[in-house]
Amino acid sequence: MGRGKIEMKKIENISSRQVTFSKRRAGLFKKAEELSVLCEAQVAVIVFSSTDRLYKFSSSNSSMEKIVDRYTSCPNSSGHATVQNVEPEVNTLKDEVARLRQVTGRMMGKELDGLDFKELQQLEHQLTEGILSIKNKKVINPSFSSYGRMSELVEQIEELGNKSCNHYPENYQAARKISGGNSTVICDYKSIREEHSDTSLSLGLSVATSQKKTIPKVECTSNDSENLMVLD
Amino acid sequence: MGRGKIEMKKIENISSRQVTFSKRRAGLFKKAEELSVLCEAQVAVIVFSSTDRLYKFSSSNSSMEKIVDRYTSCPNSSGHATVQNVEPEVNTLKDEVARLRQVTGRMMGKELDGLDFKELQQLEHQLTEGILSIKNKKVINPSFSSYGRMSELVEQIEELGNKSCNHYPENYQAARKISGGNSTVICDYKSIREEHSDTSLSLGLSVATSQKKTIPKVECTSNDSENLMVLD
DNA sequence: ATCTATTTATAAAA
DNA sequence: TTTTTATAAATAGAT
Repeated sequence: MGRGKIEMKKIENISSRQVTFSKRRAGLFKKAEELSVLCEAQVAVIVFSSTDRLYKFSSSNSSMEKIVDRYTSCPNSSGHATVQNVEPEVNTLKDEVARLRQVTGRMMGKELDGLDFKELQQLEHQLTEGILSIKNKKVINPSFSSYGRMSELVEQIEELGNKSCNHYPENYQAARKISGGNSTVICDYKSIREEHSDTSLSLGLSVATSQKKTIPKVECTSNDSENLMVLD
Repeated sequence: MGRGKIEMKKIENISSRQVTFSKRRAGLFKKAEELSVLCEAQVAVIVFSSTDRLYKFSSSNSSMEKIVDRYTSCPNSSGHATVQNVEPEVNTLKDEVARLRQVTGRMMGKELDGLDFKELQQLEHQLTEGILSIKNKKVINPSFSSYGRMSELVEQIEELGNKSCNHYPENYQAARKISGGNSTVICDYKSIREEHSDTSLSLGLSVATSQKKTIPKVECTSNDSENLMVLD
């Protein structure tokens, strides 16, 4: 996407590589933010440039630390989680997280294979109860009274829609709009940068080999003010 | 970039949100790979979907673990940094436990107070989907074949029982009639998954901490064959 | 999953 | 670096 097509290999010209790096890094972070907003995902991006500078992004609904910790505590992110933490509380919490994830997963109809018929029956009953409470809430809650009969109308339309196997009737979207949409999110990008002099920076080391412990420049992008900072 | 411009806010329609999530996640990972190739950068992307699935990418010139470790050991990536990083992980885990407890609680029809009408609607839809999967499972699972028509019979009896002892709001019954009895909803579920057997299920309403390690769904993308795998 | 009309990202140039 | 502009790519909506 530009004046010409380019080969997918290392850009040899140093200055145009720099320009491309800046532009594409910005593009990548923008895409990451968009994904998180549109789909309510938690997204973290870590980039080490060929000059060992760190650039990081985390979606505004979380923070880099939370996402990385969550990743690290994931049983299948090999290398990390396999090591049992010495801190007993950590293991307990991890177990609890794993258990709760299984429960929510099953309530969403996933990971059902270990269950026998009776257990499935119980689970189904549980969900039915949940639905009852929700239906009840929708009708009873005073804060919805302003919707009046509208909410009931919307609900009925939706349920008719469900019946026709997930193809909503034309008036579905219209009804939803009437029922009140949530506020428009305005997304402003404020990527603040401050550069500091760095005398100890070693340039141009090859990638992927040494796990050098030099102190790289760090650039962080996030909508989260907690995470919006530049470190040197 | 599509048939129309879209607002940068959460996509409300669940199925189109899922489609967008898949497409844009793929796009994001592709961009990440291109950046790493063109500019010799090390890139790692971590994505947690709104359904708690983990998707990760790491550029082929490195590995997720190396990049995350490099990030974590970065003096300025606050929180993780040095050696004493036990405390923040505990906090993160506690947050995650609290979040998951809220989710399960809501699925069981508790703690509904913070939700607006639309959110209740979505939650209800979620549970309905779960029930569908379970119903499907009860019918399809070969290990239940010995029950034959008996299981269906038992189920129908139970559902009759539930109906008679109701304390539903009036329009709930009406809604049920409109939507048709849920036991008759037919939907083609093609989300059949192969899984490991799991005999030690606790349906998870107690806070007991089992030592079992559940295996969450993890999808990992990388050009690096070491890292290219999908776990279920 | 596949097809396109459009929107977006960006390569090259300034 | 930032802006401009011609083009390549990504993707929203429909199928």
